Amino acid sequence: MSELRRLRYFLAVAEERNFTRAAERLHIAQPALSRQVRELERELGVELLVRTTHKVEPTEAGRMLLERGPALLEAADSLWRGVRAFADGRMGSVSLGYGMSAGYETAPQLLVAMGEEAPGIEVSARVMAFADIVDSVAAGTLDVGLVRSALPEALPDDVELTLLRRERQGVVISSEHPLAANGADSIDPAALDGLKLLLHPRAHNPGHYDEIMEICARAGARPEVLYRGLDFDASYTPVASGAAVTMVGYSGRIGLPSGLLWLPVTPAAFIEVHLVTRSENNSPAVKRLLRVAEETSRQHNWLTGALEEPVAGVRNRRALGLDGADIGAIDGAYEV
Amino acid sequence: MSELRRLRYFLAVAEERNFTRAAERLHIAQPALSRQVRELERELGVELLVRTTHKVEPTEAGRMLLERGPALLEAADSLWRGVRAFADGRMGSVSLGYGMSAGYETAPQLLVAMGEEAPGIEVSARVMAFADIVDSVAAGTLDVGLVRSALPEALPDDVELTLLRRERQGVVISSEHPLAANGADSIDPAALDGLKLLLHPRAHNPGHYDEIMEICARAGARPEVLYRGLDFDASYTPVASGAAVTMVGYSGRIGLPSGLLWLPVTPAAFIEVHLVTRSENNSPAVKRLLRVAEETSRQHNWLTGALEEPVAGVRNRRALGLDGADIGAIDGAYEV
DNA sequence: ATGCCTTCATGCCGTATCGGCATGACCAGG
DNA sequence: CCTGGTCATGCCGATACGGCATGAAGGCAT
Repeated sequence: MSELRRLRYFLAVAEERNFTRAAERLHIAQPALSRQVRELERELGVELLVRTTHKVEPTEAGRMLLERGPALLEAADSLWRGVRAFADGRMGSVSLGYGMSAGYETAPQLLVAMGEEAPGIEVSARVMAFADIVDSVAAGTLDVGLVRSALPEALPDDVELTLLRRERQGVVISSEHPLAANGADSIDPAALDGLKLLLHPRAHNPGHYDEIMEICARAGARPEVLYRGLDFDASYTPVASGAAVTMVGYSGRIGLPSGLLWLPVTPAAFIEVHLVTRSENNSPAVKRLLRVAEETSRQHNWLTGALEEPVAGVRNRRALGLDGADIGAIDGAYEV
Repeated sequence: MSELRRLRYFLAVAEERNFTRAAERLHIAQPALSRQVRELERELGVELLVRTTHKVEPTEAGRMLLERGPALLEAADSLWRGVRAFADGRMGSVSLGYGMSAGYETAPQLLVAMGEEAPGIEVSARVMAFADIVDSVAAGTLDVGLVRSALPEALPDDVELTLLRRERQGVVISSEHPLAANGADSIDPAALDGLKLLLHPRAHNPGHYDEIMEICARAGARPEVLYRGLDFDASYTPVASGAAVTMVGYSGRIGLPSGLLWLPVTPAAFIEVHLVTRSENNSPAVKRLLRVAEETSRQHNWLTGALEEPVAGVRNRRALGLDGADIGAIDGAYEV
């Protein structure tokens, strides 16, 4: 039962109704073809062709094979093509996990890009806690994670980081707050000294916590940390009441409750967003996603300056020339 | 792309997630299997399995192949099975041609038997003239013919006859006719002397014409032949009017216009009905039909005595013991 | 009717493929 | 650290496959 080649051979003969021409079409010698077809008949125990010296006619069984055979070959071909599509990342599935902070802009834009660039890849996205993301990626139950302030030295050996975005940080503050009420379009971290700062518990993502505190510390500010849960919207109430402020990245400006502003910190401070993947055994689809992510990052200037394309509802905007050395020179306040 | 065997091998490994066990299942040695799978990957240019010394995991492409592969194997198997079905006559198609005389009983019963015994064979039946049947069979445009009084010596060399039925002949006559009116349940051919006898033109089927005439001649009768066309029903009008009689086989009793009787001739006279086929290049389906026909003939006692199971509407019936030597001893008249 | 030409089949041979056996490399678990 | 299980590699013989040369058969033209 050595199969498809012989079927192909038979079909060529049955279509041409001539061994010699079929042999030419198949680029083999006529005697070889003659024997292969005979062998196929022997294997099946079925007479497929009635041969006379000047004519080749398929039997009824042969006609049946001639009708249905090509579909089988096509099915086989389609299977090989499909396998290749999976192998080179045109098809596949990727699981992506990210925190709420990435849920408003970074992840959606990545998903849109995947839908455009790699429509054959199914990305199943879920919002997860930082620690879960890293653990799941390490354990192999998650393909790709999207995390803020990941510290390579704090991660398992077998995961890898890819820098996706350097995100300008800003303060989320009530528009009635003294620091915002006078029409300010940025905030000096120094002004946060003594204020209540709403942050996730340090244990949730120590690196991120430390980075935020470092931004304040650099400016000499020592805010009073107020811990909030993981529920994004509900946790803004202390901010809305003016009792506290919080610090999130540029993408955090989206989806703010009304009455809240996102004001960039000046001097500019950035926090990095990384993709987390296993260092090996990544499927072609995952590799494809990494390439698409890189492209997305480039297109949105995620590594240079995130303030170039403000969303609707801008309160204040300064158009600036921007070069690589000048990251952070861009100010502007946004309101939803 | 040397095909399905390697796919089978891969599937075994991917299912077992273990080369050694898969090799056992396939009845080959593990190294051979290992190399075949590796070869498949090389051919496709695709990594299908991630091997560690103690674990075998399919890649995404491998999982895809694992999902869709079995369907391809099944499609291939189904194709081989189908071919075999055609080859051994379980499936196929046969064209059958017969004259009107066979259209009332012989052909229908054969078709019913085919439907029961070989439901996979499509029999396309058409009513044709005797000469057309023989010519078409010889030319290969008709697979099987059903003819009366075929003379082997008058047929082309490459057709073959199979005796299907020996049919008791009878006279179709008006019930008002003097020969029938007195309640006679058979007719001596001698009584036909001088009567008008309705027959197809001799050219239509010379053998049959001659046989009918011979039956009369043996009894010393010389009827006056009246030619009728091929339209069965319409041509009975001279008989219905009492102006003529005709002679047909036992199966001709069916479908007679009312007022007409079929009375067997006594002493009994038989005319043979044959299947005509090409002597070679017959498809398995045709051969199958020949076998089914033989069985049908046996079941209906077509070769020994046709009067054992009279239809409804019997006017007169004698129950008789019948043995092979006594063919023709059975009398009986039937009316529709 | 004869000879030629076309076509399919057969014989023979070199090469590639395949499978088996022996063995090596690697890793998990006791 | 050793043992057992697992997959990979080397080598060899058998089989399959394809090519070339040649044979057999039937149609067609002269």
